[in-house]
Amino acid sequence: MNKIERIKESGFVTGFSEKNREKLIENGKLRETRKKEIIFLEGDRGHSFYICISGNVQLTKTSPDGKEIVIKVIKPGEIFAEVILFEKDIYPVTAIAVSNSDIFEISKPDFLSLLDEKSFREDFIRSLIRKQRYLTEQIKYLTIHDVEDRLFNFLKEQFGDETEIILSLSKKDVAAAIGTTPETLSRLILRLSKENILSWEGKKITLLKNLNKDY
Amino acid sequence: MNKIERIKESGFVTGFSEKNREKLIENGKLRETRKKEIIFLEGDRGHSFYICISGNVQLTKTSPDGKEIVIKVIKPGEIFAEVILFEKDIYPVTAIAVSNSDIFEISKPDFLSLLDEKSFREDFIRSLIRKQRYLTEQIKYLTIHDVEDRLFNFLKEQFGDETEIILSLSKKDVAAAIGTTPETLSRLILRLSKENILSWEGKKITLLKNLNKDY
DNA sequence: GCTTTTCCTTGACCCGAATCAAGGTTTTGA
DNA sequence: TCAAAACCTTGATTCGGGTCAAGGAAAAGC
Repeated sequence: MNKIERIKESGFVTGFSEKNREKLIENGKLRETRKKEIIFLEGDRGHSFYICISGNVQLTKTSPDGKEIVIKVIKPGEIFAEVILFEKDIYPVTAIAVSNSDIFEISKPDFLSLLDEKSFREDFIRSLIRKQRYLTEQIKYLTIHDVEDRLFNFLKEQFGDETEIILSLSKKDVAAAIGTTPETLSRLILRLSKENILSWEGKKITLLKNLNKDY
Repeated sequence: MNKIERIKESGFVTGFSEKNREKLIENGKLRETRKKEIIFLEGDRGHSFYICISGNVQLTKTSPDGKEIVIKVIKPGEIFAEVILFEKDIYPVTAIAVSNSDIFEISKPDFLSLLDEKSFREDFIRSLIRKQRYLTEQIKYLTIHDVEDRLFNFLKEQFGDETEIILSLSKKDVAAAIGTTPETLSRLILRLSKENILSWEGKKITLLKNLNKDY
C-alpha cells in the first residue's frame, strides 16, 4: 500500500487530473515485473490494459520472418495496450519489460465504467490522441531522418533536455527503438565520441554539445 | 439536401452505427473540394474535424527542408483531424484533396456534446483506436518492408482484394503514400510488368497474380 | 488550340546502412 | 565461481533506393 501512495505522487498517466488518477488506482492492481518479463504477447487474448509506473516497457511487433521491430518504448506515466478496450480482445503488439518495472493493470470492464464520467473520459481520449500524434511523428522520423537524427530524437523524447542521462536500456534496445542495428549504433557512437558530441559509457550518456536542431 | 440523403445511404464513417451517423449529419455540413484544394495546413488553428465521404484526402507533414511526407491517404468513410478535438487547436498535418472530394465538416463544440452519449462515444473511441492500429502497422511497414511490399500493402489497404483497380491518385502521389520517390516507383512498375505481376496503364491497374503474402 | 506547367521515365551515380563474420567483453544464473 | 549466453565492437562487403539530370508525355490553364 505504501507503493500505491508513491504512485499517486508520481506523475503517472501524464495529463490525467489528480482525481482521475485516484480513480484508476482504486480500480486496478500493481504488478511488478522483472527485466525481460513478458507482459503479454502479440496475438494473445486479453482484457486488461496497463500503465507504466516505473521502468520501461518495449512494445514490439514481429514480422513473418521473425524480426522484431519496436513500435514504442513506454516510459513512466504512459498507458499501453489501450487498444484492447474497444476492438477485438487481441493484443496487436508484444509488451516486454526492459528493466525491472512497476506496471499498473486495469481490467476492461472496470475501466469502461470509469469512462461514464465526463472528465475521466476526456482525459482518456486526450491520451489516445496524444499517442496518435506521437505515432505520426514517428512515421515522419522513420521516413525522412537518418539514424543520427533518430537517436537524438529518441533521447530527447525520453529525457527532455537533460545532458546527463542514465539509461536503463541496453545499446541493443536503443538500436531497436530507433529502427537500426546494434552495429550501426555502435559505429555512430564511435563517431559522435570522436567529434566530442557525446560520451556514452555503460549506462551513462553525457551530451557535450547543445543540439538544438529544430526537428 | 439530396446529397445528404445519399450520404446517409453510403456506408460513411466506418464502424459507426446508423443512428450515430444520423446524428453526425445533423451536426455538420458538407463541403465539396476540388483536386489539390487545401482543406487545412499543418500549423493552422482550427476547430473542426472531418469525414471523407468520397474521393481521397492526403495527410502530410512537412520536414524542415521542405520535403512533404505522407502520413496517410484518407479514403471514403474515414475521419481525419480528430486530434483537434482534445488537444491544442492546431492541426498537426496538412490535408489536401487529391481528387474532387466530398468531405463532411463538424465543429468541435457540436461534436463534444455528441460524446455525452455512450454509444456514440464508444463508436468514436473505437475509430481512434483503429487508426492507432493502422499507424503502428504503418511503422512496421516502413521499418521492415521494402518498396515493393509497401506498394502491394497500400493497394490492398485501399482496394481490398480487387484485381482491377481504378486509381484516382497519380503515380507521384502513390510514390509519396508508400514513402518513396516517383523514380523508384517507375522502375518498380517496369520490373513488375516485365515479370507479369501487374499492368499499370493510366489510372488502371490490373493485378495478374494473386499475391497472398502474409504481410 | 497552343503554351506552360506538371508528371513520368530512364540513365548515371552515390551513399547510408544492412548483412555477414568473427573476436572480445560483460552479464547471468546454475 | 565458472561456464554459457548475451551483448558489443570492428571490418569487409553488398545493395536498395535516393539524388541529379534531362528528354518526352500528358494535363492544365488561358
